[in-house]
Amino acid sequence: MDASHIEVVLEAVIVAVTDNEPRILTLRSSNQDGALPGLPSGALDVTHDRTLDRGLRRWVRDQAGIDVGYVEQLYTFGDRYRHPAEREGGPRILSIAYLALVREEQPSAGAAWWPWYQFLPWEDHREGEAGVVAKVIAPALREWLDQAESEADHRLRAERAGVAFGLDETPWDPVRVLERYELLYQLGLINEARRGDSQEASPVLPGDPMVLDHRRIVAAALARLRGKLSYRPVVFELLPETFTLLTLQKLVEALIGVRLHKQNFRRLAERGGLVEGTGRRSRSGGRPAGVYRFRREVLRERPRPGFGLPARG
Amino acid sequence: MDASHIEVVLEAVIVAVTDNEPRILTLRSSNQDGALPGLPSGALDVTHDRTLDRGLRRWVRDQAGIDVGYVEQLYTFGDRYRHPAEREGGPRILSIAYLALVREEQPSAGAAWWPWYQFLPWEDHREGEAGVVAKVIAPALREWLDQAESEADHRLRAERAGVAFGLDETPWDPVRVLERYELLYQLGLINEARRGDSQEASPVLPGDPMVLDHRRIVAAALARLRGKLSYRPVVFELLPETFTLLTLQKLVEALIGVRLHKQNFRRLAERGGLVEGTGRRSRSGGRPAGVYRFRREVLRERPRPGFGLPARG
DNA sequence: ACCGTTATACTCATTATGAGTATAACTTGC
DNA sequence: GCAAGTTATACTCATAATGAGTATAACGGT
Repeated sequence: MDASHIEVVLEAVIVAVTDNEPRILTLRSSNQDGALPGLPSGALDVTHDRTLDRGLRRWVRDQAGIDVGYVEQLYTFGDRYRHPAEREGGPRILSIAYLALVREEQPSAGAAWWPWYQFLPWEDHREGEAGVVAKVIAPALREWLDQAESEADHRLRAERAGVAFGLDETPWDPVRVLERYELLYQLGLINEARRGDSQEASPVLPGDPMVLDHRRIVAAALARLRGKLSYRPVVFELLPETFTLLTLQKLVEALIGVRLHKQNFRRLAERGGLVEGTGRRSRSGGRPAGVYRFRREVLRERPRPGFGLPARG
Repeated sequence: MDASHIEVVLEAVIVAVTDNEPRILTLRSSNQDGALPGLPSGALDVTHDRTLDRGLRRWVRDQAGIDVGYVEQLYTFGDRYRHPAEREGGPRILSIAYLALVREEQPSAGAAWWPWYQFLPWEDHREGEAGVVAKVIAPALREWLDQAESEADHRLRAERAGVAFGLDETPWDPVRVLERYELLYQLGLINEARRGDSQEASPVLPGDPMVLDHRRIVAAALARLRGKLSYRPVVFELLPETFTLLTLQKLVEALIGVRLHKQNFRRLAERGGLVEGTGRRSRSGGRPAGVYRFRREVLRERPRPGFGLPARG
């Protein structure tokens, strides 16, 4: 418990999509935060884990019984007082966060799949712009603008707010998840930001809190995944071997939090060479849909294959 | 020197571009690697540095007298035996690497600005495809392909090699710097990969070696910067307040390592709203060029403004 | 047979991209 | 002061990508 000591933790944002709802694996922590959900995390076994991500795979398997496929390092968080114990002389804690994608909900001992957007409700615009943005966030931002101390400061704030939340003419950019979260945090709208007495007060903004700064990590993960969709075929890590185009589209929509034009999406997928038909077709509801699979050859044909975010808002 | 202990280091890839040559700041290390260049690095001051990047800024200023502007966390490296001392029971060393951009070469005590591409010569395709790729790398890759143990393994290797180095019909993707470096490393073409007796042998591939795995970090940084160019206006962090379009173009070319079509580049910059004229013009050589500045408003108009990598190779 | 539902084929205008051609405005060497 | 070299800028043109529709097809259920 020496104040000059550092401790390193690996944290995993493990994503699966079921019923068109992106979910992440959470654990109920039993620490002083009450019973808030938190990310699965584990220590690096210095003597046995050759690489960081091998370590991660190991304890994710041990802890939650999940074999993760795609794994990617996200970010290393090391702000002071991320962990409250630091204030009482505890060690500085560094968290190396990872993003992992699994094909479907897998058995998990003592863990729960939690809808991602319940932590970040303002990120889901599939049913039109999330109401919170207009009702709670925009007014708070306006107030924050008015508190600017100078003309220049006001301009900076207006730019930051506009870009992050797509105010005025600025289009909503699905990727700026982290910027939005950090701005909300700074405005005091995030429950975890309020320490001490005000903590029990009702949250100003919908969205479930998490342990420590795990919601921030979860926001970083969503940002990364949304960004990556547009230039790497990562979606297929979340899908079974074969699928219909509607399944694929709903999945992409679920991740970027925005509805897409059906016919154009199909064109993008087919003519872009991202998928190929299997000849089979599936029945479900209406007319049977063609069954497709990921077409690996696209990697050799185009430099940055993926499903773009809509270009102009 | 306890084997189960972890040590954390911050490392900085500090970039400046002068004379159309991207350079990074290096230090001559005086350790057992002889006098190989290495990245500036420093420890996190747990008691004083509130955040990791503040820590970084602090010791970069102290160590090299440089005030970095744009700073972005890159990646955390933690493979076992990254540091040779680990083999003799030394602590596991984690390096949190950062990318920093500065506007011009700044005074630096005991440090040297080293052309980036001297570490990664195969990445510079401004004078056409770098000769090394055809002469040394491609043959080595073919041999590696032939050593595949099964049909499936051969396909995987062919895909990996083709995608990384743009063989056959696959276009060269400037962004895949890290994939290329790691493949070369695996093939034993990177000098640092060869430990012990063979280390003094002449390097198979041109390119200056660095201390430890710093060349890998440098490759990761180039990959990140090249990728980011296409959707964030980071180039301007490397330019003075005002500049001509040719200066801007040469800078982008220097970073992505590829020549661009002049008229189209101008169109992209102007009509894309990334720059605006200042009214002034500069004389230098031929007809005086318009002097431009970065147009911040673009951030509010378009979601992902930047200078694209060429779409089809 | 008709309805609701999902799938798929086309169209059409607009914009973006890649690759030129043509011309303009300087500097420098003679 | 003119020619040559150098850089800048204006246009053109074909092709491809994108956004937004319309029209039609094939299924299940009532």
